[in-house]
This record gives sequence, structure tokens and C-alpha cells, in this order.
Amino acid sequence: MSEERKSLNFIEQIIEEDLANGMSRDDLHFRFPPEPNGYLHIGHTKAIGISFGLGEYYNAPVNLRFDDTNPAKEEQEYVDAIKRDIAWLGYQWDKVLFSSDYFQQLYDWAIMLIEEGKAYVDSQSSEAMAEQKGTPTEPGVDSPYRNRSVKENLELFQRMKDGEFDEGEHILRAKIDMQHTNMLMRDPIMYRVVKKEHHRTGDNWCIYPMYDWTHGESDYIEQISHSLCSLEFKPHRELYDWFLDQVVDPDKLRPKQREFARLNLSYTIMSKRKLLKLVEDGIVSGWDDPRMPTISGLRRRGYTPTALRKFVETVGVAKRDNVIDVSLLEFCIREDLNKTAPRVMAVLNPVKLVITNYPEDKVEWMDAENNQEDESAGYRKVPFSRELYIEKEDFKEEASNKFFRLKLGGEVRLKNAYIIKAEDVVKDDNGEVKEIHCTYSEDTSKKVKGTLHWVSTAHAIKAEVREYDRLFKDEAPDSHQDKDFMEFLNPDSLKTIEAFVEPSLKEAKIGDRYQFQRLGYFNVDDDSTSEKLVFNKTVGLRDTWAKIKPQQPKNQKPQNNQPKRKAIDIIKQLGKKYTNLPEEKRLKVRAEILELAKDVTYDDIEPLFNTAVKKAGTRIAVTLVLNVMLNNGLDRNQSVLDFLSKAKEDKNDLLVAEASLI
RNA sequence: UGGCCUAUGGUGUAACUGGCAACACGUCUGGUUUUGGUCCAGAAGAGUCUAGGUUCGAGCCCUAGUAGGCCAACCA
Repeated sequence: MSEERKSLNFIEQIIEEDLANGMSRDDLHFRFPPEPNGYLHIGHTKAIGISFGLGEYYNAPVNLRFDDTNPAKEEQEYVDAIKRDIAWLGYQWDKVLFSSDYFQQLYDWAIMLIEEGKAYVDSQSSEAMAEQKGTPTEPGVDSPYRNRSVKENLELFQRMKDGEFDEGEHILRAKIDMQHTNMLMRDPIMYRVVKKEHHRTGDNWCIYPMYDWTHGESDYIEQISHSLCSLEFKPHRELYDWFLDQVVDPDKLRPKQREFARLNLSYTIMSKRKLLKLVEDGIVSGWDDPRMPTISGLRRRGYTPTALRKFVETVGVAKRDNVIDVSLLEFCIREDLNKTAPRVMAVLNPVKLVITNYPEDKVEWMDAENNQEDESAGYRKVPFSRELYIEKEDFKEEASNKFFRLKLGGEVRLKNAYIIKAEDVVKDDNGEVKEIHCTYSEDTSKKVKGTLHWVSTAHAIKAEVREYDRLFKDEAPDSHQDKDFMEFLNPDSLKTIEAFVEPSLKEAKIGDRYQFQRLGYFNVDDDSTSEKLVFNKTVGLRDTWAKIKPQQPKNQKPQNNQPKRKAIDIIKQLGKKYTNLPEEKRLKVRAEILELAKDVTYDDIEPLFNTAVKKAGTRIAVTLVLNVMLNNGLDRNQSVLDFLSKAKEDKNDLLVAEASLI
């Protein structure tokens, strides 16, 4: 059987087209080019997934190339973190490369451009040049230095390289067109003087190439076939191609830049600059704070590579701006963890439960299934005794039938143990429930609606649990022109809880992931020690109870009661397609129109008498409506008669037939 | 007084390149269940930004609008 044809995204289509037009599969070569000036975030995961995913699919090499042309911002720490994150996601690069590897080649090409009269040294202030550059709506003007002699340019550029000038004194520009509609083509800067130590080349260079001059040529040097980047680089493509034109050997592969829409996630920010601010201001504990959308943050939070890869795959690749709902990310991590995470019991907000008819010093070790989704996961033992902790929210003195947890006089099952019945409560001076007294029955076969998790007070281990909420209160915190994203910070994004967990967790190691039954997925945080267990809440379980709980407000979405569409609008829409429907469906639509016609007024229908002759479908619909209306006593005025007589002479048989019925 | 890109249920992506608008998330029912989880069955929700045009037939092609995004760093 032929496998179901998976639809290709537009980039895959471009590649398939190239292949069909004679490009060899062996020529496919991709790259991921991060600047080592920050940590990778979930948005990068999409870019990584695209290029590395293509590499996996076509079995083509993918280079990891650090775009390190700005020594002022780039650091080794970031290089290491980026490599760690990509490897953790499970992708394998072919070579680790650096744009700085190509500084000499780039310099040689620059000399060539100067000699060909296609580049010149400009010696104005950046302000003066900005002025001359014009605006998107106004053309720029030529620099007074634009026509320096080749000899002078060569000499000045040499002296720039030799460190004879300070930063800002001279720059090298490509000579293209100051009137160009694309501002990037208005004599873009190729080199600037920067007197800073570079993390790899040290002080070998005092001049550094700009992004545009570097990127395409690096792709060409590495023979990258498809250079994929995000949409904001679209205008750069023209310049990318211009620079390539200057150096490309027609016998060699010429790289192609294509752009896709970057990933945006609701309630989060994705700018490295802004994420850095959160780190520097101490809003979060670091780049890997579990609330951060960084890959390292998500890893620490308990996300898995599988879930992240599934997520970017599900999100798709296209060219329009998008905001993905965090619920999709949460779905992906739950889906993975549901299959893999061992179940354990933990009580986050405890209240004491005393089983009055259970012997004081008795302990039973109950069998508990580790993961009902995975038979090979096996069983463990959990201690049961007279005094337990259960969740406060799992008990109410009285509650409606909808609440099928524990209430006075009611019965519930204790997971992996017995069925209990609440008999009494002990309260403190403030009226808070301190203890729930209950009795148990050894008959576990009985049907009860609710099942609670619990831990034995004598055996429970104390653990710190960190529960996270979104970092920002706004759906799109950095999209407000008038407000800074920092204004939307959620002050309650971290909640630290003292919890009780079952004793089997004593052996839990950093990074281990669990499902705390009925609560959510948790993993052991890096801060955890043998003395003090620390858990992160990765994500809660889907909670349908939480959705029905708010009994009073019932704040339904207002959109739900959207006004009904007007009958005539539905008829117009049905009519539009009428003539190309198969007969069976057409008859159904016909009946529908006749029904809707009862709600149509003459004022609704009158303007449609002028429908173009070609729109047979719409005119049939009008005819059907008229039939109903005339039967209901509508006056046969001249407009109606004209419309009908024209309809009877139409070349469309269906229309003639309907008109003749009147 | 510009250039380029984009426009399909609440969200994201499809629609074999012109033939009854599909899938996932989310939402809502019902069933199973020692997790109000999972799983299973089902439903609602768009008529494809607008107006013209081409065509037997348009979400796909053409024209003109409208809306949103990107472009004026010696950043990438």
C-alpha cells in the first residue's frame, strides 16, 4: 500500500522542487547559525527543528555555525550552553563552525570588491551616514567619500585593519545604490573597527565584518544549499544575493535563503535581550530558571526532548505571524509524561486523617502500580497506617453530589488501599478542620465514586515543591507600544510548598520525573540534595473538576451567544455554491433555502434581483425564495416579474426549472 | 510618501496545485476507569478579509481595496 501522503510545508516543497529540477540529494546541506550572545529559547527550538529536521529527513549534514562577528556581545559561556541544548534535544550536527573561521577569506574578498570599485571606505560620523541613508519612504543621498580612488580605499582599509584608527573613524561600505527602495541596499556597511578581544580570534583583528557580509558568504563557503531563517530577514535576501553575486563560482552550489515565521508563545516573551533583562534584574534565578522559555529552563522544569520536538512539529511551518497557545505545549509534555512517568503519591496541602478503627501500631505495605500505561513498569510497596495525610481540598464537611471526594458520612476509596467513611472532624479555635476521623472497611470491591491519594504521616518524607505560574499576566507582554513588558510581570509566578511525599521517593535523583497522582507531573530539581528533596511542578494534570468548581460566576465567553446569521446571508452563501453541488446535496440545500425563505423580507431580497447573469446559483436561490414569498402573498410587482422572466430565459436549466414552477 | 511579506473555526497548520474546506490543540456531551488523569465514542464551531473579474466550477488564478507584520543599529 502506498503510504498516506504527508502534506509538505512550503520549505519542503521548495526542496522537492529543487530536487525535481536536477539538484542532487547529496548537495543538500543545512545549517543552524546562532549568535552566541544568549541562551536558546523555545523559539529557537522551531528553527532548530526545521533545519536539523530536514537534515534527518534527507540524511543531509547540518552544520552548527556560531555567528560570532560582534566581539562586544559574544561569550564562550553561550557557545557551551547552545551546544548542550541542541545535543539535549537529540540533534546531531555535522561540524561545529564559527563565522570567525572565515575572517581571512572575507577580508580577501573585501579587498577584491574594493579593487573592482564595489566597496569604499567612508569616513563620516554614524549620525551623518544615518542622515544620508534616508528613510523607508525617502531615498538616500551619496556619501561625499563614495568616489574615493581604489588606491586610497585600499590604503585606508589596510590601515583600519592595522589598528591605526579608532572605532567609528572609518568603515567599509559596499557601493550599491543609495536610492534603492530597500534600505539594506543603500551602501550597507561591510566592516567596522572594533577594538575588543574576540572570544576565538583574540586580538588578531581590529575590524569585524557585519552580519550581511558574513552570512551569505559563510553559507557559500560551507556550500549550504538552503539557508533558512526567520521572516524578518526577508529584506536581507536581496543583499544576501548581491553579496553572493560578487564571489560565486558558477560551477559551485549557490545557497538559497528562505524565510519562515518565527514561533511566538502566548504569555511569554521570546527576545534574548528581554530574557537577559529578567536574568540581570534577578526576576528569575538565571537563564535556566524553570519559568524561563529557554531550552535550559524547560529542561530544568521537567520538559522532555520528545515533547519539545513533538511541539515544534505540531506547530508547523508557514509564513504568517502566529501566537501559539501554551496549552499546546502543555498537551505535548503531558502526552509524553503520561506514557513514561512513574506514578507516586504526594500531598501538597495536607490535612490529617485518622482511621479510628485501624490498630495504632499496625503498618501494611500496599502494592501500588507504578504506571498503568506501561505494564513493564511494575509495582512498588507503599506503607499504610492509622494516620494519613490527604489534600485539604479533598474534604468538605458537606457538599453537593457533584463533589465526589470525601464529605461527612460519605465514602471514598484511598488509592491502593481501603474504602473509608468520614465520621467526624476536629477543629481548631478558628474553626479550621485539623483532623478528619473516619472508619475503614476491608471490602475494597465496593463501588465508590471518588478515589483519593494519601501518604502515611509516620512514613512520609518532607519535600520542597516549587509550583510555577506564567511569568506574565498578559497574553502578549511585549506587543504593547505604550507599555513595557515588565509591567505585566506576574508577582506570583513561583510558589514554594512544604509537601509530604511517599517514602519510595527517598531514592529520587536529580532530573527524575514523576506523576504525583491526581496532581500533575513533577521532577527533581537541580537544587535537590540527599537531605532535602526539591521538586518542580512541570505541568498539572488536565483538571475537569477545576473547570466546574467555580459554582457562582459562570463567566461564559460572550462570543458564545453570537447573534444568529441573517437568513438572507445564509441563503446567499448557499446559493453561491448551488450549481456545483452533487444532486443529493443540492436537494438538501434546496430544502434548506426554502425553509430559510420564511424569514426573508422583501427588502432583503430586492437588491439581489440585479445579481449578475453569470451568478446562476445566487439567482436560483433568489428564485426559490421568491416562490415561497409569493405563496405567502407577496405582491407581483414589476421588479419581481422582470427578474422571473429573465430567469426563464436563462441558459442554466436548473434556473429555468425553478422559475417555471412559479 | 515607499518597498516587501501575510490574510482559512478560539489557536496553529492542511486542502493532492481549480472540483462538497481537513487535521491537531482547545471547548462541550456520553462511556470506561482504584488518578475528576489516560483511553473510547460523539458534537458544536470557519464557508476561507472585502469588492469586482476569469472559469461549467475559485480558499487556490487576475485586479483594486482593507487589515496586520517587517524595513531608517558601526546588532544578528
